[in-house]
Amino acid sequence: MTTTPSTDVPGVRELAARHGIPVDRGCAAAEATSEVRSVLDRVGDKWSVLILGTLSGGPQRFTELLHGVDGISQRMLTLNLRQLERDGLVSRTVHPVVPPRVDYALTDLGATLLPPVLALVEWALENTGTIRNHRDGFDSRRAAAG
Amino acid sequence: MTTTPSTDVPGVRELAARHGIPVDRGCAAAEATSEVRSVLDRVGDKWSVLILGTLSGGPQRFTELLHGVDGISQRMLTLNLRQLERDGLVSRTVHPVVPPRVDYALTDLGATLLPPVLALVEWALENTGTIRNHRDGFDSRRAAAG
DNA sequence: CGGAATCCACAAGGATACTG
DNA sequence: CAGTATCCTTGTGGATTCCG
Repeated sequence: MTTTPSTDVPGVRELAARHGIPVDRGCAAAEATSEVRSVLDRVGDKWSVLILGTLSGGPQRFTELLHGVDGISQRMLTLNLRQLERDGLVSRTVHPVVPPRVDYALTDLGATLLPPVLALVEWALENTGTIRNHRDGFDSRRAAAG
Repeated sequence: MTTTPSTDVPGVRELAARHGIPVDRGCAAAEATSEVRSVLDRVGDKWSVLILGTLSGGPQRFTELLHGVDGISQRMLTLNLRQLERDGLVSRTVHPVVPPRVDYALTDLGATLLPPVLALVEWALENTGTIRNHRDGFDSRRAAAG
């Protein structure tokens, strides 16, 4: 195939055009500069997705999240929750009791983020085998060459 | 379920169940261990999405990508392309000419990844304003408190 | 031209200890 | 309980140089 990908890829330019984004040289500049980056960062973040996924089952307290999200440190949980709260994806409600009780929950905005993320997760699940095969092939080819 | 988010979030558990993933404590363990992580990592990666997006317009040579993806270093481009190639998302064809010519293109698999990613990008574009508002509010509240 | 190798700066993140 | 503060190790990525 010399010129175009065999599967017609929908969307990149159309999407950009619909949102008034100048598509110069593969729309790289547009994505890099905008806040789109920060959203993608959060998705790529090891913990954010896990936290969001956990909260999709209902509100949780700090300690519940700490034990629910496997392997996260207290520090990282705090930092991530602050980020998510700052973006309005997660709400934080402090109950003025002693000992302190803080509940975290998905906001409406946070809930709308989940489906696109899950679509991505589903893609990953569906193509795990294919990807694994590619990697194995790539690695053994490398081993043979190296 | 006694306490649910106001918007009903579709999917997390159903998705897991469909793929035979044990959902213990918010499906955190499942996601953390599988190769789903590596896919999300690539999406969160600053450059991968940009490269994929650029290649959606058709094959490109190394140098074209280097200049097309704004701000990327030679090293990072090489590293990212290797990753993408290893996963079978991008193809690499070397033309035995001098000076060397190497073309990179989206594979069929790579093309199928784009729509989910674009869905996410679209979400980001649609909610940029809302997020910005949340951040501003959060920051000014912090400033007032601090 | 398309890389690979080396060096280095800085940021991310874990562990631990302390506090309201 | 729900954090904050500090330390310290590791990873990440840019700049530079060299090579087929």
